[in-house]
Amino acid sequence: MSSEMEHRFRTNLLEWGKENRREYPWREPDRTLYEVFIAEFFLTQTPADNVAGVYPRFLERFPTLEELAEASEHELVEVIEPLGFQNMRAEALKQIASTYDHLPTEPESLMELPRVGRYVANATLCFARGDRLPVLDRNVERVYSRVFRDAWPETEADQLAFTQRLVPDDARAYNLALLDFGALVCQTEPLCEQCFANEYCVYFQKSRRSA
DNA sequence: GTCCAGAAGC
DNA sequence: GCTTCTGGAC
Repeated sequence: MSSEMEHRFRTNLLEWGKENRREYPWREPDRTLYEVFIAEFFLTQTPADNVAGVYPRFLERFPTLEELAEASEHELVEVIEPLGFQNMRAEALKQIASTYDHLPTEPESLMELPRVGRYVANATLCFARGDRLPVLDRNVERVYSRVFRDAWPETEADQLAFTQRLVPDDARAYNLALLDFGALVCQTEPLCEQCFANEYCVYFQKSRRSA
């Protein structure tokens, strides 16, 4: 796999992101670490539009980790009920708020919180602070496994290393663009005709175009 | 009823 | 690192 192709993809993706980035309340500038964390915590397995529906109300009611700690689990369930997973999520949030004064800023430490894995930890720190971390979910995995095909590794550890190398200094712009690209263009049924990568994407070149 | 996606458990 | 869990989506 040529590094030229990686460079091309990175450049094209950043360019695409400038025009196509989706706007969500949690992507507004100057969101606190807590505010971004809450969004990413809810965004796993929950459509963004759904999260957008309760996000403002949640932050109004629990603006900081300190105020979240004052809430009862029942109050939490009430507010996040439309999202689903409300009991699991309320229990975890309650535990987090009652254990921590501040959210950790190291990914490994964030991952020690209940219901917080690699995706939520890296996404939170990248989007809130610009930390140059690889953000890896199913969308991202689908994108890379198509564009780079055989060069895309199988194990999660290798995939994180692969992704890490591509993340530029503006990690926030890159990772946001990557998630949006996976959701809007390189979706399960990909829109290859309108894709900036179709000249070099291995999936398109080797199988879809001739199909 | 089956599939999915991220986290947790082993 | 593989399997199980959760519970929403289809």
